[in-house]
Amino acid sequence: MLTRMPYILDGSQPAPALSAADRILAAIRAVPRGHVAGYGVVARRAGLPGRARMVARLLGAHSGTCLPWHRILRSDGRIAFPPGSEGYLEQIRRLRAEGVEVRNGRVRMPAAEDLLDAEIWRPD
DNA sequence: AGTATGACTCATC
DNA sequence: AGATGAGCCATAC
Repeated sequence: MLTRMPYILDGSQPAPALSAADRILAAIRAVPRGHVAGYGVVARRAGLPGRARMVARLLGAHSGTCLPWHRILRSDGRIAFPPGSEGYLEQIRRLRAEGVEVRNGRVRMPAAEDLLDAEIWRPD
């Protein structure tokens, strides 16, 4: 990729803007191990407030690729898949594997959005 | 171009 | 806590 845009290295030209999808993907990848985030939160972090559904769609589209998809939950902390479904069970398995407590398909969501978080993620 | 469909969210009851 | 309805946005047909 860099060979296609060598100017990135010397800053002689501004880096091309990331697409909405790429920003969402980045926001998903940035959720640390053992943590979770809501679809809406991810969208907001990607600079796309109100587009939770786009986050969901992307996750589906990229299923099978290397993404921490299991760390993304509904705003109320519940798993988005139908209870008992394969995805549901797999998500619980993965969350528990990294130390997240899951009870009845539900996870305790991070309180509000801490300010540090908002600061770090403010889209430039 | 119009409609249906979601790994959604919010207000309300 | 669960149910419901409206709002939302990108895709698929």
